[in-house]
Amino acid sequence: MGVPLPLGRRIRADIEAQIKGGHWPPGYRLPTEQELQTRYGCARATVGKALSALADAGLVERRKKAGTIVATPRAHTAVLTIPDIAEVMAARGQAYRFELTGRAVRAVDPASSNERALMAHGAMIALAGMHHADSSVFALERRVISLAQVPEAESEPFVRQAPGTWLLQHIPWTRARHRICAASLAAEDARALGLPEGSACLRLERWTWRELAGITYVEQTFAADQFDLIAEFSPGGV
Amino acid sequence: MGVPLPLGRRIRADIEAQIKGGHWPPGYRLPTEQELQTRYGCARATVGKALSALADAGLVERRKKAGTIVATPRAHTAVLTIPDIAEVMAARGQAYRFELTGRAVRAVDPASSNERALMAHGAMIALAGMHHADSSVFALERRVISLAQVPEAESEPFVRQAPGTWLLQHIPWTRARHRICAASLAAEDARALGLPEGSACLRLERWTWRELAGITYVEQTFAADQFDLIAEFSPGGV
DNA sequence: TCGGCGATAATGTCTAGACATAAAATCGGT
DNA sequence: ACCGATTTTATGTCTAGACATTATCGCCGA
Repeated sequence: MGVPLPLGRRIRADIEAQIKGGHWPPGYRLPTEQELQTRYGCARATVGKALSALADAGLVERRKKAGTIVATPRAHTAVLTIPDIAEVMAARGQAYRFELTGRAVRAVDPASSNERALMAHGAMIALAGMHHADSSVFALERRVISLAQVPEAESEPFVRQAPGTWLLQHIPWTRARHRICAASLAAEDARALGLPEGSACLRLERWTWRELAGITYVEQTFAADQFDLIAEFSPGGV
Repeated sequence: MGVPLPLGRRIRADIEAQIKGGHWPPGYRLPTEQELQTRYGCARATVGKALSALADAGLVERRKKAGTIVATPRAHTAVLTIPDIAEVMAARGQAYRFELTGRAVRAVDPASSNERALMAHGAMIALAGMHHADSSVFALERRVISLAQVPEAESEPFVRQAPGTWLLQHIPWTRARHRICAASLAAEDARALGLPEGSACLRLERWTWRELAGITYVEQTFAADQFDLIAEFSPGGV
C-alpha cells in the first residue's frame, strides 16, 4: 500500500486484468507498442518489456507486423507437487514405516526399457520395498540407483529410511521426468497390497538425472482409493 | 545453421551451459553485469536482460549488492501439461470426434460435493459425452458449466466441438485445480468404453474459476492403457 | 564485543534513440 | 484473376547513458 508499482509492472497488470476479466478475448489484437507508449507516456522499451513478459507467461502472442494478440490457450498447465511419501503420512497424521523387501547389486538389464532410459550400461543397485501407513501397506516401490553416480548407495542399508528420502537429501539432481498412469494390479503386487488381482492402481514413475547421467528410476504403485495428486495453477504466475 | 544467435541469447546460452555442465555449481556467484558487459563488449541492458531471463527460468537468483548466484533446484515439483484431448489426437495422428450423449439445464445439486465445490447455487448446464479416437472410444466426459458465468453455453450445441475446447477458447479463467486418481470402471462407463466392469482407469478432474466465481467442473475417464500424463522438470524449461 | 550507521556495490527500472527482421499489404505485370 | 516483387508496419534487438533501490560491508563509538 502506498508504494506505487513501477510503470512497467503497472502496464503488465493492466493488460492482464483486461484479459482475465474477459474484456479482451482470445484473438483480440491489443494496442501497438506505439499506442501504449503514448497512452502511458513512456519509452517503447518499457511497454515492449511488459508485453514480452506477458508473452513469456503465455497470455499473449506476438508476431511481427501482425501485432500482439491475446493467446488462445491450448492446454492447461499446472505445477504439480509430488510429495515424499513420508511427508504425506505426516500430513495425514498416520504412522509411517518403510520396509525393504529386496536388494541386489547387478548390471543394467538391457531388456528393460526403463533401465535403458536411465543409462546405457554400468552397475546399479536394485531395491524393492513397501511403504506402510499405520499397520497397512500404503504403496509399493521398485527402484534402481546408478552406482556410478551414487557410489554411497552401496553402503546404505535403506532399512529404516526410504531410498527416495535419502536420495533427496543427499544427491543433487538437475532433471526429472514423471509419468502418471493407471494400471491393473499384477498378482504379486495385489498380494502385497492385500487386494484382489486386477484391482485398479495409480502408478507413478520417476526418472532422475544429474546433467546427462541417470541417477535413479523409481516406480511407485498405490491402491486406487489411497492416493491422488492435486495440481493448482493460475496463469501469469499469481 | 549459419544464423548467428543474437548476442543476448548467446550470453544466456553460455551461462546456461556453464551451469548445466556443472562448472558453476549451485551457490556459485557469477560475474557481475559489468564484467559480462566488458567480456562481451555490449551494453549493460543486454547482459541484464539475459540474466533476468535466467532468473525467470529459475536457474539463477539475483539479489542487489549480493550479485547473481546459481540457484539450487527445488524438490520434486514439475510442470504438468494437461493437453486438450483434440490436440493429443492430432499429435498421435488419429481422427478425433466428440459425441454429445447428454445435455440438461438444471440447478446445482446440493448433494454433489463436486458441484458445491464450484458454486453454492444457481443454474448450470450438465453435459455428458465421449471422445472418439479413430473408431474407438478414447475417453468419457461429464461436465457442468455455470450459466451465471457462461450464459453463452446455453445456446452452444457442443455437438461438433468438445465443450472443453470451446470453453478454453472463449472463456477466460484465472485459477484451476486438478485432481488425478485411479479408479475402477462402473458398469455404465465400462459399457461405454467397451471394457469389463471394474477395469482400471485414470480419472482426471478439473475445477475452473474466474476470480472467485466457478466456471466449470469436468471429470474425464480414460482406459488405463490409453493415456498417461508426463511431467518434466528441468530448470530453464528445456 | 556488540550494535548502529553510512558508504558502496550490485541489480532494477527507465529513456530516447537506432537498425534489423519478418510478415502482411499493396502494387504491377502477365 | 493470379502471382511475384516491393513497400509498409510492427516487433526484435541493441546502445549508452541516467537515476532508484537495497543488501552488504566495514567503520566507529558505546
